[in-house]
Amino acid sequence: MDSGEQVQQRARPRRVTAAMVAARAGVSVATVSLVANGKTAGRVSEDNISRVREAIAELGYVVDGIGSSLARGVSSIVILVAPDISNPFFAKVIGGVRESLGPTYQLLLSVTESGEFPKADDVRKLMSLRPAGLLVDAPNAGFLADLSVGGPLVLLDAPGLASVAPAVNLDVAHGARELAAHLAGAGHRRVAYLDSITGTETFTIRREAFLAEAAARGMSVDPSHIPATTIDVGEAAAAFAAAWPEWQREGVTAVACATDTHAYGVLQEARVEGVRIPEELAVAGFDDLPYSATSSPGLTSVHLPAELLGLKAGEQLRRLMEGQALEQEELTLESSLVVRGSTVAAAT
Amino acid sequence: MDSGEQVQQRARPRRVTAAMVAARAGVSVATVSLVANGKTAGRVSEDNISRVREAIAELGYVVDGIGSSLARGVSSIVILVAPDISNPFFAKVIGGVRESLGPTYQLLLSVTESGEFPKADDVRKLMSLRPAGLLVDAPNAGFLADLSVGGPLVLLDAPGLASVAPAVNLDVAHGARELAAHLAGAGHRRVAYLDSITGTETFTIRREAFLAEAAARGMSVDPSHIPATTIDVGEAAAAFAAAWPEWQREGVTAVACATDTHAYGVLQEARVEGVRIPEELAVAGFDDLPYSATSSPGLTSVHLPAELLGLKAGEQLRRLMEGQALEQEELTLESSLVVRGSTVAAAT
DNA sequence: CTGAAAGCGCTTACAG
DNA sequence: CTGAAAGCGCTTACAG
Repeated sequence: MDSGEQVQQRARPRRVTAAMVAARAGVSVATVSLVANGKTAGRVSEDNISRVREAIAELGYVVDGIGSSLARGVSSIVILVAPDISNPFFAKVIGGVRESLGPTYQLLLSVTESGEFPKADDVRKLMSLRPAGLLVDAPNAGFLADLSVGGPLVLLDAPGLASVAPAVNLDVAHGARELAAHLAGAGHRRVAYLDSITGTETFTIRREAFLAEAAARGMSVDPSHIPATTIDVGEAAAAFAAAWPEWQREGVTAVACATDTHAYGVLQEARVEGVRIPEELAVAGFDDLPYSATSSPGLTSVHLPAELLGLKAGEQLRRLMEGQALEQEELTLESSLVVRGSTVAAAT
Repeated sequence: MDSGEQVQQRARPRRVTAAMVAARAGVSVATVSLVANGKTAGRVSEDNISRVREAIAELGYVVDGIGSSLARGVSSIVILVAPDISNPFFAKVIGGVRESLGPTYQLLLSVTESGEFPKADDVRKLMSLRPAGLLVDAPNAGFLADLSVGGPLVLLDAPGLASVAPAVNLDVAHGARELAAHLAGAGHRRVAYLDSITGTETFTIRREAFLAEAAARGMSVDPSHIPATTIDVGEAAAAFAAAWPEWQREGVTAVACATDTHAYGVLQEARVEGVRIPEELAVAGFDDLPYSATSSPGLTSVHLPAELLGLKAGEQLRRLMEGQALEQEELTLESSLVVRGSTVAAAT
């Protein structure tokens, strides 16, 4: 008996087709298609509508996605391409996208090696799924050139690329300037910058905006005091360990990090070496990850609206997929500094 | 000129079909299909193989995923259903899955409200994509009953459900017992447990194994000292704030948390209230998230092999999709305690 | 309002 | 070794 049930459970249930529904309702498959897709307006009689609806319910019919996609020429899949899903920041972006996309579209995540973009070949394979739309997070120009999509496409966090395709961007420069101003206001004169090694444009902007504002406010950043690592706590910790003796010797009293993850590495290593934060060294990052409020001391960080980023990008894409024009080709979302104990002794 | 380029870039490129390749190579589409899928063994002449390959390269032909799926009856999509992608733990699981699945399969992430499973309706829509296989993380029995998949299916982190489908599980009970033993060894006599409110089986096991071992080692856990919240730093912090006065009054000196995220909430609130960790209160969690090594103090945690979990699940599913039998229907991966400063003053 | 039919792009027996 | 043809499940002009 047991094994019987097992077998039954595993047996591939016979797929219910539109033809079966049509037979049961005594109509043509064309009529079934019309009803199943809600395109009945002035084209199907009330009588047939309810007949078909009943048959659909009885049989548990669901329009086959593959057959439908082939006939329409496009699927209901939206592909999200992103270089780094291990970043908690990104999980929030996904949440926003999901919300704005609604139940009509299936979200397919293109996952690759962390930090890498899919190769032209992978992209082709993805495109052969005939996606309804494409979302690309933090792209570089080269990848976009490879892409050459015809259909709806929206870029996320793609500063400078808004001419290539509609984009939703983050005004990271604003936050970077706030951070520099904050450090200058706290009396720092010599500061360091721990950069991200990823060639993404946003990191260039973060760094340049910070350096420019720092200079304007009378802080000096020695070019040799700008190490770079991948977005990894351990690597950031190692880079800081290697750099700290010289920084200390040369009177560096603050370090800005390209991401909070880099900053966690600094905090970790600082604890190991007994460097007092923020008294001996002020530390700050970008992203304002959920853990930045919990670390000790709390991490001063440039807050970026991750979920809103996903939400807006999803909305823009949706308009495109529905054939509407975009009111604005480029949206820019605000960033702002959140001050915590890692830069100010009094704060949390 | 500019707008001309723009238009050209957006223009949907004409899809290259097998028929076009066939015409160019002077063969039939059947032959093109055989070559494109590498099924030429003893069926296509060398001459035609190279002819077709050339045409494919020249035209940039890619087998259409939709057409192919319809003809085969199954797509190359693997769907991963999971209740919580915002958990960094989960990002690692995904990484593991991606790696073991290889480039043949596309990974589609079914994203829902955090903590929720997709409804039967959503699942039906997903299944209409004719996935090659299904991966379900931390499922509850009800969801699986709804599912009733016919095809390849592997469960992740589904203790007690291995009879329903092949599963890869984590031996969280072992880690839970290690944790209880560790606390008892440190001299704690009265402890609390901050539980997760999600009805997932793994949390029941974590709690019960911990409580059983605690009792066996002479530690008492008052049933009223087992609050539960969602997996959220803020909520955990609030729950701890509400509970701490009583715990303190009654001599509770340690709290085990169902996840590291819960523990971060405790650490955060403890700092606010000036509770010294670990002197006044020892804190520990499960998951060993990357940030647990960075928090201050470092968080003692039961390490769970997230990436391996994804890797093994992907491997099992792959076997199933390739029609092979599984050597073992259920795999169980070890967990073990990582001791840090949140429970031992001397440690990091 | 209704249904027969073509067509989406491919794969796979089948006959040669 | 090769190709004509049927079929996968649906959608959409089209003729009625």
